[in-house]
Amino acid sequence: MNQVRVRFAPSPTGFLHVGGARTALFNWLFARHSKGKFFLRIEDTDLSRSTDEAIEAIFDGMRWLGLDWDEWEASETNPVRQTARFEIYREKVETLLAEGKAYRCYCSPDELAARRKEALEARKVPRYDGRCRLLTAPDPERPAAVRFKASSEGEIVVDDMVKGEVVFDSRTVDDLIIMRSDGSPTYNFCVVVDDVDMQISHVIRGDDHLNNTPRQIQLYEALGYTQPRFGHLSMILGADKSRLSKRHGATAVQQYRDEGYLPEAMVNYLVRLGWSHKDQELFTLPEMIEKFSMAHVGSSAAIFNPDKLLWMNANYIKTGDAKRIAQLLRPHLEGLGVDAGQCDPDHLLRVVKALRERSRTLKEMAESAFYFFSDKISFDDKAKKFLTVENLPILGAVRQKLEGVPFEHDPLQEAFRSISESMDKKLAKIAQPVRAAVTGKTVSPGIFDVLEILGKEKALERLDDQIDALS
RNA sequence: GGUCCCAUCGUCUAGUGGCCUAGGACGUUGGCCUCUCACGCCGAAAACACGGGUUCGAACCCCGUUGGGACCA
Repeated sequence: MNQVRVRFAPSPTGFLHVGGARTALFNWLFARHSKGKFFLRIEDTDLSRSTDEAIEAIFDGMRWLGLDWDEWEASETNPVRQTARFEIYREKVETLLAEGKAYRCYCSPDELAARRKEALEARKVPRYDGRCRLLTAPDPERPAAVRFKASSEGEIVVDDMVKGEVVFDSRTVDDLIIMRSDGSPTYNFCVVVDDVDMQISHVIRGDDHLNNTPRQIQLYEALGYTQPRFGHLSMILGADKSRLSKRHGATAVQQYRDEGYLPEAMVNYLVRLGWSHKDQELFTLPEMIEKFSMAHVGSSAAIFNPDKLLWMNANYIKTGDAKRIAQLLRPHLEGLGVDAGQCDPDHLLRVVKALRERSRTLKEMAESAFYFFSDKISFDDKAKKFLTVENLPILGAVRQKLEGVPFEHDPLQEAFRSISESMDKKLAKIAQPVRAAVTGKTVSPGIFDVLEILGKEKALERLDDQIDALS
């Protein structure tokens, strides 16, 4: 039985796109499920766009999501980089040329463009007419591109793992340029050479490549290799059903990290975009690996739904390990100017526990947590409405009562109950002004929790401030 | 324009010829809980694109139409 070997082959664009992330995830799950190998290959032949930073951004995104990759045995670089393999592509081109499976084409890009335009105007299919195929005496001095001699015999059948049998008429496949006149190899060619070299068993990629598949299959044949199995994943679309892009909002996974999303939420959201296991929505990583199967990958495109991702994130914030959430919260607190390095881990943990059910992102949590870490609290308009002379007696009574109360949930609750009774006011009438005074807001965790976490000293100080201001 | 892919609630999906009066989840919405906001719990509205076949029976199989998407660019 042959080992499963798959790869994720992004081109470095400066970030990891959510669509790419899902492709990577499905490849990764497929490999880990079947105890195979998962490789990362950087398609950086387009040198103008491929900077080291852009490549680093992909690693960064992959690591954040927890998608680790294996080292390809035969490579000096890990992950594999196409720019390190230019010589190999050139050799293969030479081989095809020598075997008569490819030929030099002297048509300039301008000529080709002109002919394409003509064909289009004449309402004909714009495809290369193969005129340079017939040249008998190639001139090695003249700059030339190299074209692959496509066969136009019969049909090419792709037995796709997600789309089923897809049949192409060979006559629709024209002679593909495999090396440009400047000596640079082209995308479709490099992909095949790499996948052959890396002994990739299953090519799982976006279905925007489905139409490239027949010509790639012909290349496999010409190169004398058996083809891998293909699986073409549907696209991720924006709300308007067009391909997901920046105008639909955040498309880079790093952006979600910066917005306070948890990687497990992102992964869980992404895995449910196109894959399902009965009615189940929530999966841990080991569960995904165990249950993942290409058989349950859907074939229709999916719209990226930020609301569901948000819900997913809220869920993981609510149920995740509180200590870890606390660690992840730190940078977001720093972002608000809180010196999170100085704060007590226990204190931070209590804050997280108080806020986790009311925060959908870490960023939201940090914002809600601000008054626990800084005395520079601001009072919003709704809160100010509770800080009135009419409520002064309430604040006063609370202030006095709390002096002698231990700052723990139950005693605080008891204290508030007794004030509530003696003043004959509902608890809400008492809690809201106090909440406004100590947090500056009308929304917070339960008031007893807030006071406990804040501690006696700070709480009384804030109450005093308000009492003074109103007196 | 050609080629290819796709089509179940607004969205993600379950469904592989009888378990479907179409299930779950997000969102929306009514209520309960309640010191605020949330969480949680209970309930509601909401879909098989259309038209033909095949079959005793079709969301499911076949054909066509329409609509969307991708690639050629």
